Amino acid sequence: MRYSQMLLPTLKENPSEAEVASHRLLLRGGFIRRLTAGVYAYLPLGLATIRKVEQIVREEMNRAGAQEVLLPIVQPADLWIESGRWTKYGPELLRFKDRHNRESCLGPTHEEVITDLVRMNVHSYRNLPLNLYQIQTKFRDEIRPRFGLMRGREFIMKDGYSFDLAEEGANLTYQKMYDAYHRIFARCGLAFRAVEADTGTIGGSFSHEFMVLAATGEDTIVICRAAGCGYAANLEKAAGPASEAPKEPADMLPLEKVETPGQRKVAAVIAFLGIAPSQLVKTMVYLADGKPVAVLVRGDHEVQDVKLKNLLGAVDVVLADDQQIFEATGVPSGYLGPVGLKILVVADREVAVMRNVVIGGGEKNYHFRNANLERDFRVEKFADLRQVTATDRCPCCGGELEFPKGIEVGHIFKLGTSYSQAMKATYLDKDGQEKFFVMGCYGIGVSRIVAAAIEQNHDQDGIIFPLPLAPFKVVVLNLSPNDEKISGAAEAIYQGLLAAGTEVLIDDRDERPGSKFKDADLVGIPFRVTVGKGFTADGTVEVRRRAGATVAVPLADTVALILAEIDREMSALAGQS
RNA sequence: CGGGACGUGGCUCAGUCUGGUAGAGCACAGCGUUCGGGACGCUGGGGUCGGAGGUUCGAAUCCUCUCGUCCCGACCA
Repeated sequence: MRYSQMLLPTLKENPSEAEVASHRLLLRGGFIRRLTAGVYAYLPLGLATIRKVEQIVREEMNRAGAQEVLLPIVQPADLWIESGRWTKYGPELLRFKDRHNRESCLGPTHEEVITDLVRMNVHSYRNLPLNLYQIQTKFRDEIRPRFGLMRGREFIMKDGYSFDLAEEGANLTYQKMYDAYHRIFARCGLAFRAVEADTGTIGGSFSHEFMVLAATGEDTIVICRAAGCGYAANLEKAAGPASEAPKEPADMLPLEKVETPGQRKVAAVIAFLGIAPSQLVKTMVYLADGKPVAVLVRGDHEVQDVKLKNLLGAVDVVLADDQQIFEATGVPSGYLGPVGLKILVVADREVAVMRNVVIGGGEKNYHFRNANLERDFRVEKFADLRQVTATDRCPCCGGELEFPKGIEVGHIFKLGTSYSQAMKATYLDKDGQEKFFVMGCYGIGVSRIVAAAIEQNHDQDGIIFPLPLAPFKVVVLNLSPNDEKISGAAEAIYQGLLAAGTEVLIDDRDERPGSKFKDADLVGIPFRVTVGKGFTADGTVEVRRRAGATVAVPLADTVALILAEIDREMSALAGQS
């Protein structure tokens, strides 16, 4: 491609709408332009990058035995009503009516559509297992789209769905996808980690997320430091260690009500009473689908609402505000305790082994000392409800934990029969028995990978694309388009690379050298060949790896050298998987 | 939805407090000089000041409403 003919509007200044690196650089580099909140147009360079990701995804999905399809983006409400998600999915599902007043929606995901397709067309065990995927635009009406391609409302996703005869087969398929995902992200040249995850709205029995490690990631993940352990989980999911302290029959001291005027926060109460935060139990009130629930956790722990949601089987849990707390319990916030509470009380399992604790007094300006479970208050259910902290140990091996940030670029779920049952999707087995398909679903955020790759690989000058994702592998800078000798050399390299099938951009614009260097750095093309004064002087051109060293190379050797470098690096990445 | 900030040429922003003929830099077009890390000079084109209503002799500026965008929390690839 010739730069002079390409729509590649780079920006010298930082757009005010962009905060994070990937968003800023994608805008500045002329990859994308915003149309409206969370909706972007892909310019030629942006599309070329998306295509690189798609191609890797496609190759690995096909290699793993999946087949590509393309499903409709507009979906009828009926299907969603059938699966039960028309009511469950919430406002992210963009709904509308067509001219016949039929309820419809824009597909945020395609479980319903694919299940419908398969139940209509697959009836026999002979046609199973089946693994179908598509690469397509999704729409989710996110509450707050942000960070450019990182969290758009419209985005490109690879979503795949598997249909198996039974559990064992489904587990095998899941493992295949897990392996394929590893190959995909490795081939993209990304530093990533697979972690155990919560199953979220899509539902199902277990799941893994694939996280690109980057300081700006929106998710916190928990990783065990111990060599050979390999425990890694999303913070939402990470198991709190089982309570160590035995349920010792420690001497229960008599319950004592103490005055704590104005002491509402944990920090204030412990300071006032001169105790450690681990000797206090705080009582949090949540509204689970609108119904109040009291949740007990140790003073230095935090409630993990995803765990709470799962325990209660709720669609939605939110922390109650002061007024809601008072309405539900009759106690002002800050002094609430489990004694005499009329609403459902659940607790983190750590609470079960605590003795002689401080709790809210159930009236303004009072707390209890030496409260004890069973004797003084009741708990309906115990479960792991708290967020793991830095002082916790690995639930697998007891090793130390670290908490890096990550960007979720892939998520695989084992769905089981939840959709096939809801939508009556069945096949006949060998014995003529009607059975439900055992399903799995597998997503990759294609456009998000581009953003994640940039978050992980950039410097103050611009993007540093991993070779496999770069829209062009090489950029040739012709520093003097008016000089025949220099232009001839630049053209020779350009043509040589083109002939070898390499994606190459030649900067043939009538611009000053400075602009060409700046733009080349900005858009992050891995190899840069500069043809200028050096060539006039001694017949060499400069080859430079983005953010690397420059070497002078005789014109005749240039193409071969670059091709060899590219080949070496690409096969290293492919082999590593 | 709650909290915060902001809408002025294509981009970045000044001007708004204290009402009085819409500005700068970049980008764009022409000419000239320049030419290895975003050059310089001269000339030129381009703006319903987000929109509507109001106050006023007069509104980018004050008031009301409205739309949009960005940032912080709950959703997710």
